[in-house]
Amino acid sequence: MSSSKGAGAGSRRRRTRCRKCKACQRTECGECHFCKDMKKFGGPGRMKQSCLMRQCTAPVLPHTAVCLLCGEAGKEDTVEGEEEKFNLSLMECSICNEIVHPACLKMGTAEAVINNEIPNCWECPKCKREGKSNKDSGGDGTGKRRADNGEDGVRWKLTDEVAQHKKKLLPAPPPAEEPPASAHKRKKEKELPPPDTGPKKKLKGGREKHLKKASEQPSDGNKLQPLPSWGRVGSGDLEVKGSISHSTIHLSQIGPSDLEKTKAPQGPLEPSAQSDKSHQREKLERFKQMCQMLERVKNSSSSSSDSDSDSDTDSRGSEGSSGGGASSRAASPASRAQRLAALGFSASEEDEEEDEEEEEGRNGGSEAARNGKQPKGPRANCQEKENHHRAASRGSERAKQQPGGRKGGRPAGQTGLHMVTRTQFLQWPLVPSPPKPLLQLERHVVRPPPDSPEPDSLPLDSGSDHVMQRDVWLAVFQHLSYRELCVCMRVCRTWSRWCCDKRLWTRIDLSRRKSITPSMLSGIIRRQPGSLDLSWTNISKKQLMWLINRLQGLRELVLTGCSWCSVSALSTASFPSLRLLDLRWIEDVKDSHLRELLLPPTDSKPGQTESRGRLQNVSELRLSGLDITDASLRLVVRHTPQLAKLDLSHCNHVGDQSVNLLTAANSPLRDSLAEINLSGCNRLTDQCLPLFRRCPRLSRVDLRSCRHVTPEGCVRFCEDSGPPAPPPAGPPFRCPEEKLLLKDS
DNA sequence: CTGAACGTTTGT
DNA sequence: ACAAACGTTCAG
Repeated sequence: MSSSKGAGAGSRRRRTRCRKCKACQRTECGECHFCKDMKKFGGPGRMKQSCLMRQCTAPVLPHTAVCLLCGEAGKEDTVEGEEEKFNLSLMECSICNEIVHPACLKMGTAEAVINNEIPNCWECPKCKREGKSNKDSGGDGTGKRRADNGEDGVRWKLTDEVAQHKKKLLPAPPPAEEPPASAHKRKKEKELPPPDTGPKKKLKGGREKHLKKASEQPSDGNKLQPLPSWGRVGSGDLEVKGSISHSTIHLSQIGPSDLEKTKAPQGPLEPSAQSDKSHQREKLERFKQMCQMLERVKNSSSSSSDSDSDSDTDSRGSEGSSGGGASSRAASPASRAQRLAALGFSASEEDEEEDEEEEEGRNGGSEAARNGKQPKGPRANCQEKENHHRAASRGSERAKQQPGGRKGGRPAGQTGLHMVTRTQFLQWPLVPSPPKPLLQLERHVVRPPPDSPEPDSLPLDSGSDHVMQRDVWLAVFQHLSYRELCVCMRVCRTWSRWCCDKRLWTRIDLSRRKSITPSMLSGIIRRQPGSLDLSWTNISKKQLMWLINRLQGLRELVLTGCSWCSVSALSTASFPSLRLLDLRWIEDVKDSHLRELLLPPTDSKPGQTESRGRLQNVSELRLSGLDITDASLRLVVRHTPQLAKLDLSHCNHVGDQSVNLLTAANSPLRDSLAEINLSGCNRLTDQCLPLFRRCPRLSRVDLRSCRHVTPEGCVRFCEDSGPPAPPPAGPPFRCPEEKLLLKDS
């Protein structure tokens, strides 16, 4: 309907649910704020918001959207190839908000920048050619719309010198003043009489106040405010780079000038941007809370394989960085993109902030008793403090504003690991924190560190660099324990970064931690371990989801003793790199659960690798102590074709038939299995023994504690296997072909 | 800054 | 026409 209304004039078109993502498909939780507001849940129905758990992760253009140029809807369905599809799909520009078919643009699309995070969203070639940024576009009357989110604003801002041009080029208006009723305002506002008229409505008055406030900001205030911490610290190349359009694909090279812009975050910001920022912040926070990272990540990781996005290179790491994006509630492309970008930024910012505080923290725990509450105990304190920190570190300004110059004391940026050590090390009083772990969690998007955290050298107070460069230091760090590394991280910001080098943290073990804190999680992400042990922790599903979506390079994941409730998070992601998955002794696992995990995602699009199952490359699977039956084993057979080591010990339902399944002619595992642990499987009998011969590579079978497998049977089996006489009685039996049969007598 | 409110758009 | 819910504004 409103096709005409929006696009061209810069009014943003609302987006709507995709209806396909996990979030869209689930039911309302009935427990979140918004659900409780709903009439159906007995609320007043005033908020009119969708359930937090149902925030669409890939909001789409409404069906009514049409091309501004030809007036027709998206026609990608009518053609085949990728490119044709793209050319005939509707693309909404996050800058000017115009919706067009790329094919309808006469100018070609080489300059466009596709936003990967949001379907059908790009920065159109027109805007790019004209040098417009998001900021420009919203820049008129309302100021709201263009809404740079803080950090991002920096980036946009720098491009802003360019005149805002909408339909006409304005002669570079003073940034502070928003041109009254020019180009894009919200529809509502357009309908209102000219702004000079007093408050039409409370509404209007409010808005003006807002603007006024913004424009009144003293210039130095401006400088202070929205600069992300990386802007302040100056060593922030990494973050700066990481911040560049992490969610976009550039269709053509970025000009050098663009790069410069992105590298000069220190410039003062326009006042309007500030109000925008706070506004945006607000939405951002809300947005973050609502994120369901999971699905989004999943989607994006499967759909964006074709090109590199800038961001990935910057934000780096394993391909997992795609997880850095975020899901979100449906939002207009502009704001959504900004939010997303802001997420990345906020992560860097936080990290940096953390580093900063960390550095300052060296000087002591003066702040220690800041709120005088009693610690509950070492561990709890530690964790709570972390939470607290997390909550508080969100805005660097805020942190800095804290009376008493306390910022130094807070161990901000610490990761859980880090924190624990530091806490113990300094023996600071511990501060209980407000309980808001999970929501916070989602606010913290942490980008993985680069392979070699910058900078290359260690700046000294004298201004020169330390003679030992990063590589040398890293060689030293390699010899330190994790704990010692954590201590080193406190030395200075540079060390803090270097010590996060993922080569130093190939394994992270948090097993048996009572609880996993947000800081621990972000610490894990910063370090990008190849192996992660979370066994016997109380990690929650959300946390696990959050994690695994940011650890796409993870090779080993140990979840022994966690609850299925949490582990079920695995069923919402895929793990291209995972080689070892340990699910031993997980409570309440049923066949249906494993099915969820093993079966390829039903919603996967054709052609996706995911459609072959999530554990496609897993070579070692540990399922000890689970109540699974042959039904699950069938799925294992089918969906873990690379499996070489399988641990089914103490699985009560595993019997001879199970072995038959695994070793049957049509089982891919027949050829891949090298080790199988069946100890404690009391349904097994001697009958299963011959079946193992079917597996040419099988070199080790553990049958200890199998009540009905007899030593005699094993001996007989070994004898039958071929000439060399079997060992006498007693385990293990070494059969010909180097097969090792473990059996207690 | 945050949560609440609500006009308006969107899909059915 | 109605229900859902997006995006913005406002009050505290």
